[in-house]
Amino acid sequence: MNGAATRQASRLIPTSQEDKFLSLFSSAHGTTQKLSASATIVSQGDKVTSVYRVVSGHVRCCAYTEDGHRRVVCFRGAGAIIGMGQPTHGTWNTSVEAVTACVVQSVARTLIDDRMPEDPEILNGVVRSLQSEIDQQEAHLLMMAVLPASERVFSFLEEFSRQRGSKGYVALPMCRRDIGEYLGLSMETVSRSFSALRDSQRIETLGAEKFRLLDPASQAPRLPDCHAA
Amino acid sequence: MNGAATRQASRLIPTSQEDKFLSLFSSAHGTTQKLSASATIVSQGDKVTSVYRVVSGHVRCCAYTEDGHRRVVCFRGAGAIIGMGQPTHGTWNTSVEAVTACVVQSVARTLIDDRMPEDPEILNGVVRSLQSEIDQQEAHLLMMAVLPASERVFSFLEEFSRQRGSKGYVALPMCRRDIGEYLGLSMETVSRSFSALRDSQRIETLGAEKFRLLDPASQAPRLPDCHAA
DNA sequence: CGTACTGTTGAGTACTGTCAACCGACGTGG
DNA sequence: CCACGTCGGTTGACAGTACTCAACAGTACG
Repeated sequence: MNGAATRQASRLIPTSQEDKFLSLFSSAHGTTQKLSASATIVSQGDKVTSVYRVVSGHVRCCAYTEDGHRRVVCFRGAGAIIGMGQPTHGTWNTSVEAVTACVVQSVARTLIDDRMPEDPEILNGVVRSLQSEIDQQEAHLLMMAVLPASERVFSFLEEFSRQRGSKGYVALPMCRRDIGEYLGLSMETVSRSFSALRDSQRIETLGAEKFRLLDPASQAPRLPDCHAA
Repeated sequence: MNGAATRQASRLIPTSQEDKFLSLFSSAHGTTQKLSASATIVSQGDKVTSVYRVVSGHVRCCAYTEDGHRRVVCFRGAGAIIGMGQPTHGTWNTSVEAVTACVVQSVARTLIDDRMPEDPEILNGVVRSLQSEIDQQEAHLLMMAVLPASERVFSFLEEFSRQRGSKGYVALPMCRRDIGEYLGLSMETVSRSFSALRDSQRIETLGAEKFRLLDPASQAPRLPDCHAA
């Protein structure tokens, strides 16, 4: 059986070297914009006209419910492609917002759609981008359904650390509320989970924004009885 | 703003008339198999060699964790394409199992990958299938994060009803445990939610397996305070 | 220096999971 | 034909988790 841990390892489909798909964004067809923190890149309900690529900074994809509540569907950092999953002639089902100051490139969706059939390399980039999105969403879904609060937070920190590739302290660009809305937890529970993880020596913190994972040896997740073997 | 309800309505990307993509499955290149209930079609960890299409019956895609627990990632009925989201040269990250007796067609993944660049219609089918999967997963994710138990169950029944298109009683092919694993709830809570929905006149039941939605006028979801406007 | 915002922590409540008993349908075997 | 065991579903009692409300600390900013 191939467990969730194994999936984690194989999850990242290589973003690949500078291929034609990515170079579309920096070509003459693409535009580059600088955004300040909390700027809105696209609003939920907007017509799908562009596909975006994050060059630097972090963005969040948010879904707003009718009653005005927000849910963070995903955070995306440098290198991420955003918008291929949206239907070509439809509307955005999420808003995309800058968490930190960002540099974001975009190209017309129609350009990609036009080039895709005639250029296998671009096609490949599109399909990889879609598959990667499915895989990440699925992992997110499983986590939400199975893990208790502290484990969700820990799992989030692991993932974030891993993306950053740093062994030292990592700075979280997003606030507790954002994390809560991503993990399906209240801000307070996220904060309590940080404290609990710190107290149980699973992470070290430096202020509220910086953290470091501790001793992988002791990092077997502490599951409640229901999830124990 | 485009609320979740609106998304629901526009979610289903038309599965399209008999196009070349779908006809691949029934062509000489495809194979058809009949499966009895609870048969396994693919196992998590298997190499990705085929893509499947459900002709009749219902299947579930399950993820097994290292500790042996199962989570249902999705249920899929007639017409569903399964496996395009899996990486071409990777392994299945879920098992696919027959919930009821099923007829399932399959074609080699490599065939689709080969034909995709040269045939825009097939390409279109693939991309639509991927986008549809992303959209459904996202809706699932939002539901799991926001809704309390009874609302999740109700939302599941609505979705299932809608797929069946029937106004009368609908038979659920899957058991309470399956539903629980899909919604991130225990079997008991699912059962209690059915009872609560019946008591509050939101559904009618006929035995344990058949249900009918009642009076759409009164079907504004009853959210707890935290989610009220 | 006051205000606003983020984060932390405490107290009480509500929800959901676990454990357990029970019911009814079904199939098997005596 | 009936006794029995199994399985899925339901319901109750209880416990644990996470949410809400609320107070408070630290920081940034005007």
